[in-house]
Amino acid sequence: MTSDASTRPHIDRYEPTEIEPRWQARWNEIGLYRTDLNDTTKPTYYVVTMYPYPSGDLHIGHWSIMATTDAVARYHRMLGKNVFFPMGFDAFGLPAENAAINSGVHPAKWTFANIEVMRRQLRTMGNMFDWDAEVVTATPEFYRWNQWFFLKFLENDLAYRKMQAVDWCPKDQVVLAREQVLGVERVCWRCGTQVIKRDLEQWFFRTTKYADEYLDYTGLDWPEPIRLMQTNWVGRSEGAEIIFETAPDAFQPGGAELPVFTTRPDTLFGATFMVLAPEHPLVAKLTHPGQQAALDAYLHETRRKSEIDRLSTDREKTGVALGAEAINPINGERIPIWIADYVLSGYGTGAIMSVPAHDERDFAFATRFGLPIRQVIAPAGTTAGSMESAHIAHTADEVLVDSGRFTGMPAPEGARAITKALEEKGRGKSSITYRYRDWLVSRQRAWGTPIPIVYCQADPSCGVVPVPEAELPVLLPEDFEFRPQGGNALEFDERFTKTTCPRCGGPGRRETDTLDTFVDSSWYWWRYLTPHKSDGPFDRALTDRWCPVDQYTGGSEHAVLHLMYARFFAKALNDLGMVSEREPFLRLFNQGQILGEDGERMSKSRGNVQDPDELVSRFGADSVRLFLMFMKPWEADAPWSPTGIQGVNRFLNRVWAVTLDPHHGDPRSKVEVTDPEAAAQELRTLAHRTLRDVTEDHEGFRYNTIIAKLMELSNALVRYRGTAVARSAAWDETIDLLVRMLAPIAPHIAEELWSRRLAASGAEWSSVHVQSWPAFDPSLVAVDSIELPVQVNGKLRDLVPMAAGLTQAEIEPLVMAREKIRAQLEGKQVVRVVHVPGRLVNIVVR
RNA sequence: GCGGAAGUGGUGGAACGGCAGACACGCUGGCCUUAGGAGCCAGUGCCCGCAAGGGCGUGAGGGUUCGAAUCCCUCCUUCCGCACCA
Repeated sequence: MTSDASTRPHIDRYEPTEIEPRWQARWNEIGLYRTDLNDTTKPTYYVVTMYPYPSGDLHIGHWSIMATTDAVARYHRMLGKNVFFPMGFDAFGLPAENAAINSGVHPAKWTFANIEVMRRQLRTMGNMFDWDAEVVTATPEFYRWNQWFFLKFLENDLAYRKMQAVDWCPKDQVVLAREQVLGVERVCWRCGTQVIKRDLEQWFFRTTKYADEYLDYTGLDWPEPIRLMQTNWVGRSEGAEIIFETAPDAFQPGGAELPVFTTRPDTLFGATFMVLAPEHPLVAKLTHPGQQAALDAYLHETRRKSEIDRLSTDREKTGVALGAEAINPINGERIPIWIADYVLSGYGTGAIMSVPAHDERDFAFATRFGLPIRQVIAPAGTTAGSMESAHIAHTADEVLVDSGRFTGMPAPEGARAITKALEEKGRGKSSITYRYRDWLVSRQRAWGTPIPIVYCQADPSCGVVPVPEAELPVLLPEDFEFRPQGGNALEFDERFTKTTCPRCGGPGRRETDTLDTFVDSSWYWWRYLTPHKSDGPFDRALTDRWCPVDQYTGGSEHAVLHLMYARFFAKALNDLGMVSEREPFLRLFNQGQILGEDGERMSKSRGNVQDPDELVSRFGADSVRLFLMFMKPWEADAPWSPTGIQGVNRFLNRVWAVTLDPHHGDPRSKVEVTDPEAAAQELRTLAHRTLRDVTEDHEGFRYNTIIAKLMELSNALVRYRGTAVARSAAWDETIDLLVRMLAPIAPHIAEELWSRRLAASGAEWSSVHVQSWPAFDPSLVAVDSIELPVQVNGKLRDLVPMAAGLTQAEIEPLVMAREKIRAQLEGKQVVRVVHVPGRLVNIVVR
């Protein structure tokens, strides 16, 4: 029945480099991916993946994130939703400025040239980006709204300026937000240089206002690790603030309040000394003249120490007694006041009550300096004894001992009772402290959003003056004069700095710091909806319809950076009545990293970088997309395999062949089909089961198994190729399903095959990407006959073919009749038979 | 130190508490080819065996269960985040 070579149609080879640009051009031409944001006939689905920095080099990691997110978007489009999937560029930032300092090229020129290159690279992926919505943050039309938000925040006490010891990167010559300083080594998140502390007056956004709200993920589908990192970063601690008072002595009158924060007010009777941070404001006042020299030496030493030395936990504790005493408000006891650098000025009140019996750090300090240790907590049923080990864990059955009228109370109750007693005396209250800090947004760099502030030089009563809204944007100069030694070019550019005070009209100087580029990424998803709107940052009707973002994807390195800032903006803008939601992203997914072949992070210096452009020219974008999805679970990290991509390339070649040339199977690879109808039915069943599984896997982002299952289906097609099965309706249906299932993940080949099939059937062309996602036939997915695994004592011994859905009574005779089973049961006694319907039978023998 | 994730063939990885190793890569042998970074066939966890078959196997050790890669406990290793936060 096979046709001979002369009737065989000419089938060209799968040539992705021909197909892919052709379809990309066509899609672009017909506006296939232009989303009508006002279409209300379909449910909206908003997909965003973190936009890239325009380094001018799209790397394989971008492909992994963006191509897979594209599959998400396309899948939802096929489900009948109105999907919006935009792309933009995080265009402000240091690399452009550093390039400018080195080469003299204007950062805008460098940046926009890179964007041009990256747009081209991005287009080769074949993603359904709606380029009409593109956002470029370094354009005045975008950054003026950064300035506008800054002014709104200022008006509403969400932005403020203060002097503070801040983290300074000496290489980039810029301050960093707390969360932009990484690890124990305390290095700059961008360049890896160790930061130092500097006292500077800087602008902050009041992110801590929402500290508690960040802990609430109600309604959000976010990965647990991210939620934990954010929760730890906020670092909420419940406890009490307790006000100690200085005792009068010959050198000071006493009566000064010394509030401390503690999570264990129940240990108040165990406080045997107090410790202030060296920077504590009362240190100078309380120092006994006899201690002045020792104190000065210690303060000097502390300042000299690097942050790292100071924060090192295994360093021996150091400190100096002030020579003054404090009064414990619960029992009037006088205890000595020390300073030590293990107490941090920035946390709590910068002072602690020291309870060495129940805190390891206090214990270490007390031991070092011979200070008393007094146990006030003990497991129920024991009495206070000599304390040898530090810190008893908070357990349910521990009780207060040696604690006056509170003795005998369970610890939690004691904590409440002591707090209440203090509150009645006005000496304390329950209190919550956070480790979280406000976001420092000032940056001493020229290539960023100018902070819209003028410092009046005429009238001190004007002082720090916001630029009026009507005068926005404060534009960056058209040309910078960068100095080779670096530094902020805005600072010495008089055309920029020289201005007039908006309040009094006198001479003024502009703020030369710019905003952290993370401000840009804190609201760009709203801007995508109206990227060129000039009378507001976004359109409320559209943000209401489309936001929050349904699906957001990106790397987990932004757990406490971008993602926290974005949540802050949603909450702040909601409070200001600008948006309806309080959370930006409903569902978040963090993909893992593609590592180099050596298993290390890809980097130019290691020489283990994979160039996607080169891979595309060899294998085509679809193969690159597919391999990135196939090689690992999306969320996992895995090394690149230079040979692995050939597997998916072969797969696409086979799909090409079975689709376009079904009747010319290789005689060696095809199977002997004795019952074509049964075989066709089997193929159809496999197709529908594949569809069911692939649909489920889409919902769970399991792209690696989607591709494995499509490979299995195509392998089955290869086996039946050239047989009678290839002439069946089932074959045709299977090919149709296969092409549709391929569409979200390999959009070009799917489109090409789809269009050729339409042409062959004489149908009018319509893109595969506007087809619906098929529904599987439940009756086909149901199983009617099975090979039931049979275990004896938990070990697999046989597979017994039988009809599905039999009862245990029906199954047992079938199983017992099997020779292999009989052999296993020989001379043994059957204790019980476990039957898991449809799964297996386990015969337990003795 | 605290918190998290993860340990499965030569490799990447599959497996609602129920047939471990799907699907690939690589490798071995063979076919085809002027050629191949092409295609096809067969094999490929380890051990014994010609085979049939059997034994052992998911970082280590315990436990729960008829049954554990999967659940629980104790370790070990790797990676990530935080780190004197009172």
